Amino acid sequence: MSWTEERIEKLTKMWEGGSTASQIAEELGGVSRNAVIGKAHRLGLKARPSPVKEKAAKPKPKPAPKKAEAAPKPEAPARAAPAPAPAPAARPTPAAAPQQRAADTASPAPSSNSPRIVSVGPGGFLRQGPGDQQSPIPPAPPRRLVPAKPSPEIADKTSLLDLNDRICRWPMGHPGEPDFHFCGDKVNPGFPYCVEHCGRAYQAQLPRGARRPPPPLPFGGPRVR
DNA sequence: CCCTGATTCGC
DNA sequence: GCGAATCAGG
Repeated sequence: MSWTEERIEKLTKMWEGGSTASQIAEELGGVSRNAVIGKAHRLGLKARPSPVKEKAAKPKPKPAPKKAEAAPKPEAPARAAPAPAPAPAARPTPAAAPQQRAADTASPAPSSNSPRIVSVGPGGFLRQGPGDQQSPIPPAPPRRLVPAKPSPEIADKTSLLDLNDRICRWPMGHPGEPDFHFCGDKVNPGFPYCVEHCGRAYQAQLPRGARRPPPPLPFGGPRVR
């Protein structure tokens, strides 16, 4: 197997979504867990909670089962004392600029740096100008098929090949599974999803207190089978 | 033992 | 660039 665009994209999404390397490897198929990790590193997207980081600093304690390195680096002993490093940084300022965040998304206040709200979409999401579309977090698919309101049967599923600019690309189910398909409804003009799924994809940022408890698990989280 | 990610290094 | 082998921690 080779790393095609699609596979890399899938790897990236799942990796960032918190899936384990094993899950990703299984999902992609044809690659090992190590291959996934190696690729992830090469893509530059490591760094995420690993069970064996922090103390696992093993610069070069190699018992040399394989190749041994022999490159004594000429360490320059010339240490004059060039780094006083004043660093007066840490200005506590406990509650400096807290509130202001809660209001700027849901309020039509003439805030200068918040994205311009052009209109409010039918789903309740905020429609923004094309230029200031801040990347919404998740095209995260639902964990289970929900009775969105689709056709009664699974007969006419929207497959990957059926996708175009005018139908909703919201994924239903998990890729690779027999009944995986896409929503297929007519899109909300200007968006990749239908009105209903726009409401899910572009959640209006609620004030801190009134935040919904269940943050959407990206990519369905752990497999459910 | 199982799992996890990180790293190395021959290919 | 790729990934098996290896390591190290939970």
